[in-house]
Amino acid sequence: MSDLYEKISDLAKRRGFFWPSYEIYGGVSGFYDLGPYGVLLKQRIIEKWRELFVRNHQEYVVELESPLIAPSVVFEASGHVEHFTDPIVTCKGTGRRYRADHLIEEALGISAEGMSTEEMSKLLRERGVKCPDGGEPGEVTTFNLLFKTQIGPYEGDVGYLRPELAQGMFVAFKRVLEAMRNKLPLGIAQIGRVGRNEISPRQAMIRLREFTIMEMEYFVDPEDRDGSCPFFEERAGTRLRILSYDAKAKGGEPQSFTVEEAVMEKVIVDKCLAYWMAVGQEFVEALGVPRHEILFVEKGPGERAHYSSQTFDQVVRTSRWGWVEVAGHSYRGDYDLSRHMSYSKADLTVFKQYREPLNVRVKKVMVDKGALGRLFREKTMEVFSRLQSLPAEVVEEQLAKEGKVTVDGYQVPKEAVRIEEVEEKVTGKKVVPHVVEPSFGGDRALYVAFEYAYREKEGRVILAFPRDLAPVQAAVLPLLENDEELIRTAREIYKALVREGFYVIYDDNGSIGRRYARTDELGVPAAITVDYKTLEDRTVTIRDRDSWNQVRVRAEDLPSALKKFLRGAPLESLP
RNA sequence: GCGGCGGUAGUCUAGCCUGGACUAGGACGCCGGCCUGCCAAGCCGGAGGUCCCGGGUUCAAAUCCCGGCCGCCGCACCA
Repeated sequence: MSDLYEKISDLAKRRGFFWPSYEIYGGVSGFYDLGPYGVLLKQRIIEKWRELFVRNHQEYVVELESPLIAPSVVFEASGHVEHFTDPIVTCKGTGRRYRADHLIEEALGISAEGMSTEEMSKLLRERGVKCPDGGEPGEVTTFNLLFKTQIGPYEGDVGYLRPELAQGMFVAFKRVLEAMRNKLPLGIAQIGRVGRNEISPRQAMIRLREFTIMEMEYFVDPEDRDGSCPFFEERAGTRLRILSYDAKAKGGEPQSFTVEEAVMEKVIVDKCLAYWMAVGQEFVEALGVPRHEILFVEKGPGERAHYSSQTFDQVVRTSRWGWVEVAGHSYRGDYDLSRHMSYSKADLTVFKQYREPLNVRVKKVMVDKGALGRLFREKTMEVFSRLQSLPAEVVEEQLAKEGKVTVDGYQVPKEAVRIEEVEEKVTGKKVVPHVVEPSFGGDRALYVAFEYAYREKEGRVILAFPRDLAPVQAAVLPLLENDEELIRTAREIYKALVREGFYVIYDDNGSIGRRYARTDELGVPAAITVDYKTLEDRTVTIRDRDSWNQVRVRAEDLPSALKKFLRGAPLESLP
């Protein structure tokens, strides 16, 4: 047993936190089970995220639950169907991979568009195309990270497992906006599972084919981005360690900025993005990761997704895999909503009402429908609607220059069209919100919490989770394992704590030292020992997992003392 | 997907090279009993194994060979 990762895997399996799924059938990589204590730990991590992102911002941020499976059109609109499917060949000998369609286009000058993989394979073989490295291309295969399925009994009804939560928020945006009374900013958060059919997942829980994401789409007014972050001041002074793309390209080191400085110096392009990065930092610190082990790394233009104008990976140092991305913070602009508007024809804009209605003089295209009707007969309405779609300025210019208007091949003489300037009252305008997206990997968060909690002390193992994250909060232990009186009292205290809503372990098996050691391995912050003094005066001892110190409190005060302790109060303050 | 290394009770491992007495050994953990007035003490007993899977070689395979699966590392990939 050499490194921390191995110790953690061992402990996690042995004590029921997590392990690879389907082991009895040989296992399938990219899938992990969470055991009894893993489930509890994850619940606490999720609850911490929810507290920081949703509950603390509940005026603006709300939660959504949307389906795991979506019809294909959703991911056509999002660009996933297109961007997740690549025909690829592996070249024999070198093992290098190339895009099969690119290879064909370059070598043969033929467009491979619409060809099946079989056709491409056949073509490559028949025409003797070589790989750029001189090797022989193998069979063409398709790599699409979307898990494909079928919705209902008809084969044409293709569905996909979502590879991210974001599309659920975009698709339901209109409804949520309405429920929140049509105001920006609006954050829609979601915690849920996603599937990505990774080509070759490794790294245990770090890269999975199915995992939990905790994500928020924070919709802002594109014309008032700064005003969309009303809580900015709360974290303006928080320091973030940032490695900007420029600095990275020059081989530079990360720099520390306050959130405010990062925005002022345009290291972070958007105030909201910066704010949520600071919340993200607080979340990861709450997992037990010290601030100096957290870093924000900006993605370069070629590295980030097509929709993003700025993306930071929030990374945490791990023992085995170095810096691991636990979150992505992206400025997604209006890409997603615009795409869904054009695919669905739904209006996903937000109406911004002005304080005072504006009176504006606008030019309008006025059409003489009688004249139009005589000229175009049954095509009249089509010509009319096309004319309406042209900006008045364009029509005016054409009339002035050519004395007629040409639209989609129809020529409309000036007798049928004129430009009029009218006074109009404008009460507001429609905008397509921009989106700031912090997105966290739940399972990576769990792994990271595990790694930072792992301690060894005097040859024993302790999981020193932050107390409020611990899967089980207390253990109740009779001092001796064969004294009926101690056992009966201990069981009463155990039941009382369970009634108060705690997760508690009762254990009377083995020496007291052995039982302390067991609870330390599960990360139980408080061990309650029932001894002979308890029988006399109804007091018990509370032992702190981290210091192994003990204090004595009255049994009836135990629930409130435990609550205080879990919130971080020092042991000595409890009696 | 390519290359290297590995896979033996819950966990870690011995055995593998040099096939046979391996009915697969140990440690820790787990369960029961005794003991025990606070940190994995001791004693007794117990449960727990598809030796990763499949095929082959052989009189005989945990052990040798081939294929597969899974894991780790490097490369590739990672909207």
